Amino acid sequence: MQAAEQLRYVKNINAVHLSLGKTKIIGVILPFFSHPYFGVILGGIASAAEKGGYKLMITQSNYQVSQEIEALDMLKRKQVDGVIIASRECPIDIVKDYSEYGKIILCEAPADSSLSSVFVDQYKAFQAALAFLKQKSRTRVGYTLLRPEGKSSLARKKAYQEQFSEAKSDWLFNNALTVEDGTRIAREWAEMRDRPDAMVITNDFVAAGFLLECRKLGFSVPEDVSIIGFDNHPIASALDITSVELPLHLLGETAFEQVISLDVSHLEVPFRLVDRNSV
Amino acid sequence: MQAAEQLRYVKNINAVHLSLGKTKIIGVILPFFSHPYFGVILGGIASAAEKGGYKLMITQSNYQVSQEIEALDMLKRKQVDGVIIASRECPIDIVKDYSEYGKIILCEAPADSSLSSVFVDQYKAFQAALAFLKQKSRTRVGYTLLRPEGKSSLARKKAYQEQFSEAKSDWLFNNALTVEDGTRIAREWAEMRDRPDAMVITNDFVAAGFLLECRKLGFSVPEDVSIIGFDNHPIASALDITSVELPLHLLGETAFEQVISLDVSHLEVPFRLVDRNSV
DNA sequence: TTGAAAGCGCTAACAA
DNA sequence: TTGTTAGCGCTTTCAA
Repeated sequence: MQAAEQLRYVKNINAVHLSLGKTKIIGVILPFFSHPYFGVILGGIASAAEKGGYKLMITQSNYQVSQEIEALDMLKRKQVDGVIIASRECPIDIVKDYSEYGKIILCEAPADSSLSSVFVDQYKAFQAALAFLKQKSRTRVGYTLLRPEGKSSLARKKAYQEQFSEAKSDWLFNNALTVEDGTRIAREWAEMRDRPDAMVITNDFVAAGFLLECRKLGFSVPEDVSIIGFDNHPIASALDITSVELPLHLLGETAFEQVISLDVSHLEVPFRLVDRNSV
Repeated sequence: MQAAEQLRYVKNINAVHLSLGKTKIIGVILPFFSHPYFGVILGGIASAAEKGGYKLMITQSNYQVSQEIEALDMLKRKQVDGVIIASRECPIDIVKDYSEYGKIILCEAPADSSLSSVFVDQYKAFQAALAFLKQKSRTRVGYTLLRPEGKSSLARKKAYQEQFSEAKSDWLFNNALTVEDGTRIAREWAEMRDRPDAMVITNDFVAAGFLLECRKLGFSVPEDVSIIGFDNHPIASALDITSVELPLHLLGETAFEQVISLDVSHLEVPFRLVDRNSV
């Protein structure tokens, strides 16, 4: 031990990994790093990982299937013990094929019973927003989505169509992720002859962009248009935007617990509508 | 090759790493994942890393020296080929001790000539903001910092003190990072008998919180108080906040180029004041 | 308790 | 060109 000390010996972790056959590293796949939505999830994963003595290998997928696959390949190569997919583009079947190499956690409603998942019920959350609007006598409601064919978008669409069967298709705005998307959509909204009197918006950043642009264009919120965002990011509070709070940090922590656990589970995490003054 | 195909052979990357003595993995140390400032830097690093076929191992330090050291230890253990420190709490001397084990890049003004760095000149950037305010006849200027003793804070303080030698110490607000910090500081500001007529604010999120809270309290921007933020995040555009743009994505890409390069360099990245309507 | 050695699965140098 | 084998630096089993 003394000799080790004097020679400033340190273990070569690669030899350890090779010998042990595992690494105590978890891979995390996120579409974007710079968006707080994913940043908060990642923070949740990271804080749980730290406690467990795990390290994180991250890949920014940009929703490119090739990137997602490359990340999943780390499982095959034994570079990571498991992977958490915060959001994906990759078909579920090919994800599932990787599960023989290690644990995979999906941050979405259960897509396959054999793959653990942690999620908020997008259908119910969207429904809650819609119901709230209805209660406030807003019936001409439009909404925004990020990827129109994404899983959570589909759930939101379903909730919407059940509530408004006769809905106009041009009251749906896609590719809504950032503040800029919000301002773009506000301009589109303002141009419409027949426009919604309420908008349920992907997340609080888009909602912020939307609200601010509406004001610049001379409209009032909620008089001319009601707004409900998602996530309950501090910016929503600052702008008095009613928002559906999603416990993203908890979701990240939970995903980590699942990835190091032996058994498969499907865990739902709660949402909560926080009412402010945009409806 | 056919046999390999049929047996679905895949390399064990740990054996490769052990044999090669390197991993094509870069460690990244960030204080927080959920803040867009660091998210954008990380995005820049990630996009460059992907092109180079490198993977990223990240650690969220929360500015805890112990976490930073743990991340640096990955260098010793040969888990990573190099590390990028986006921001640190750890003393430079101990960082330097690790440089014998691999390349270390600092995203800050050169702290040690032997350690590569990429940075925006915080002194000049702050000076530019101050000069702009002066030009607009704002002389009672306050400012916010994140960590009062951090490197960039020190540079900002210096620029401030050179401009306003007789400055009141209570026109400096610390721990400013998030939207909430901005609203908190706005309340403190509003309570002061003798308050600044302009604020140079850590970043656009804090600036957004500050501006919005000022309005809630019945003040007008820029009539009652001018505001300059940093980063030029889209939220600044949406709120018409004048901001000093920092090319964070580029900074991240550059840091990656440096970490895989053989030689040491100190690269400055430009800033740019984008004038809007908060001054 | 301490010591020796097999095995983890590759790369690279060396022979054939 | 193809085939062997000596590392790389650990963990773990088995002997002593």
